[in-house]
Amino acid sequence: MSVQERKERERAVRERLIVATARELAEHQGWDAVTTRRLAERIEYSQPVLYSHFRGKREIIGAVALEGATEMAAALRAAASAADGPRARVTALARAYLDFAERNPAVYDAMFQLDGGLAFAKEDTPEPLKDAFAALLESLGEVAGDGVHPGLFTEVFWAALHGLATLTRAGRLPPGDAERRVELLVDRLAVV
Amino acid sequence: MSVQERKERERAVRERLIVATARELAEHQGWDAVTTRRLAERIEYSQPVLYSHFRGKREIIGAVALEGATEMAAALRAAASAADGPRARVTALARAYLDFAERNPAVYDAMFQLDGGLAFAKEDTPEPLKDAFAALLESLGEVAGDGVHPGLFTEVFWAALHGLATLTRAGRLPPGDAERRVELLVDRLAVV
DNA sequence: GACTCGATCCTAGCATCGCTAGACAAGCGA
DNA sequence: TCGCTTGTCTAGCGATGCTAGGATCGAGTC
Repeated sequence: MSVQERKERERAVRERLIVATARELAEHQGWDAVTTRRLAERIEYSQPVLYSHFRGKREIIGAVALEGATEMAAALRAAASAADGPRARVTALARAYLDFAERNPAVYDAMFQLDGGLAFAKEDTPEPLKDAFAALLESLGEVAGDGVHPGLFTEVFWAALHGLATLTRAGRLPPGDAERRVELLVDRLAVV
Repeated sequence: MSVQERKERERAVRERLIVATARELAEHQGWDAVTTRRLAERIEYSQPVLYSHFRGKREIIGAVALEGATEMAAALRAAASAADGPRARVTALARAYLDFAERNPAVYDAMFQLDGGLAFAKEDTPEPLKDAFAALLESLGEVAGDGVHPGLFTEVFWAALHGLATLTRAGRLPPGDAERRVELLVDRLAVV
């Protein structure tokens, strides 16, 4: 029994190594540089080993996305809990969201831009994704306003943040006015 | 002279055929199905012909994006001009934007999700893209509110629309409540 | 302690991708 | 009619995601 346990442990370690290496490679050189060959070379195994852990490249992206979702949820909660009052909490939340997207572009892409083969807005949505949304909901629900469903409000606010994050990073929005855009967004959307 | 003119005319026709074929292929089978080989086969020329019109696949995507931007600008202006009053105009504009994204997913991807090698938010931004933004600005500038820069307001509103469009289509948002989300967005952001 | 056998991993290869070099033919001007 | 430019095609390069099949290694058994 002990032998099998050791093997499973080693497999788990290697799987984490794959995900971490994929993430690092994507963060430094972009997802285009994350090829199965390069990834295999980095972890010092041959290509087919990757396929004994994941169905394919998509699932590797998905694994990075889940890891990122967990981190994002933590970052959002940390930012929210450090602020006093609903209004300040929402501002801090928005800044933390955009900050996360800017600091971890590859992870953000894995979560929302690339196809990681993950289900969303369904019952079989992976837990980390649900939890990241929940982290948003916790703070945003307070400022949804009377008669507005908190979930719906969170969706709209999230969409706005997502739009700002992606358009800014793609060079579609001038980078200078980021802070003013956040203030405007919170000013108008949040009911305090 | 006349010979050369005829050749140029034929070249222009063929270039439009390439763009139209790429768009059609992308709209029916997704951008992944738009390979240079398949595209060449559809237009009944060999692969290298594509490269005598465009530098590469990126530029073909960019051409589809520009075509889409022109159409989107027209659609937005049409919707806005058919509505009475600033508030109704903004609602119509938002609906038209999301409608365009939903009806032309491949074109929308070419414009905002894929790399078409286009410059944004700079002086050398292609005219169609500037014009599409201008079409948004025309209606949204009216409801920016006192002391808020119309351009900044338009950017934020646009980002929100873009977020709704992409997240909805990627299955990240439940498709049912689209209309309620638009109403909430217009209600809060627009100052009437 | 030798052996069997299953798990594990690697070499090699497939089809396809974007892109390009070089051969070839067609049609222009002289 | 001839020469030459212009245009097009065939063939191929390196790289991609993914997989089949053989080699190797080590655990468990006599």
